[in-house]
Amino acid sequence: MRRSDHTRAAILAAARERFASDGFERATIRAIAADANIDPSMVMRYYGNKEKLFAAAAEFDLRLPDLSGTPADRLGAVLAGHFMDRWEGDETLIALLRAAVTQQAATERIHAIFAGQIGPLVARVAPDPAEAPARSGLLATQILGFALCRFILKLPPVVGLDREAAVAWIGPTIQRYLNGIP
Amino acid sequence: MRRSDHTRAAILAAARERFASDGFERATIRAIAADANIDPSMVMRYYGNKEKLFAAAAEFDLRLPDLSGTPADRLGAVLAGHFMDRWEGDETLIALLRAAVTQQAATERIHAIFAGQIGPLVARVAPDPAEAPARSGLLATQILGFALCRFILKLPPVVGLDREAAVAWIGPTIQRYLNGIP
DNA sequence: GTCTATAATTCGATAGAC
DNA sequence: GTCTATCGAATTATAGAC
Repeated sequence: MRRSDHTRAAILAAARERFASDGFERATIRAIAADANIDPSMVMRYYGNKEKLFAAAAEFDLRLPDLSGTPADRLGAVLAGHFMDRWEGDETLIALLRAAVTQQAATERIHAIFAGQIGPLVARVAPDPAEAPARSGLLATQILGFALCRFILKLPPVVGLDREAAVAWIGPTIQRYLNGIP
Repeated sequence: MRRSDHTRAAILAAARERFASDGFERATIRAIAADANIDPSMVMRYYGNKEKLFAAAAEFDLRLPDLSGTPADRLGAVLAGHFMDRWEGDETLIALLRAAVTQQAATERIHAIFAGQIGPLVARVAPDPAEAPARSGLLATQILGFALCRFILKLPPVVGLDREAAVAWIGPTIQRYLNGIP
């Protein structure tokens, strides 16, 4: 099954790129197959249909850092820096975000990521557990909004921010959403 | 030309709804025509092609308020409240945002809106004119991020915020991006 | 496992009658 | 101005040879 594994991995890599750059509907199985240097019918054979292929390509782990040793007033900066690095190095989240706008499966995946990964983290550091859901929602607005403007809409002033400046601006916002007051 | 005007307006209204709920590629001319109770060929006759129809449907004015009489420390709250109201009452921006993810014409329209409407406003209230572009970009990340999570992704905790709570949380962020320090 | 051929849809766009 | 009919292209998905 070694040959098969290699083919499957090539398909997934090509799918992630196409879904990230073109969105769900404009990314065609034909183009993905061409990128992976295989026949389009192989994609169907391995993944059944386009939706299942997307689901496999959009598997995503935020790899959130362990914040137990981070001082409470440094959480925002650490998280902002983490997301910055995470996005630059993996286009899966961009693919997910682009697709989520029209594809319900992608929307549900994003819901699951925030409920399963962001939510628990915020619950551990929020001052009042009852506020945790609202706080993680606000976190999402700033994190996803930044990714939207920088990587998808490519607004010039947002693209122009270097990592340091971005963390300096976004960090305090995240900090306030995590454990600050309105 | 009265009949013609009525038909054109009906097409535009239906187009806005479909583009907002389905995105650019999934919104079909056939469906838009059916919603407007006219023949699909009429859409082509009046607007030439799908892209021009979208351009006409995505005409958008943020209607930003005159902030000359607003105290400097109230700008964030006033702007946050304004955007909140503006989105609830007009789905054009949602259509624009949904389409911008895959359609270059929509992306350019958003660029133009921020350069032509948000930019000048920020330039008037920012402490240092040289920082104005970065500040308006940051503003965009929070404003669009909020709209994305609330109206498109529909993240439950963000949907659950009432107007008052949303302004209380988002207002200070906008305030800091407008005239605060990192 | 891999590829050819093609079925079955769907959509944007056009031509032309009335 | 409005509608019928249809073209041409693109796409997902399947059947089956090798």
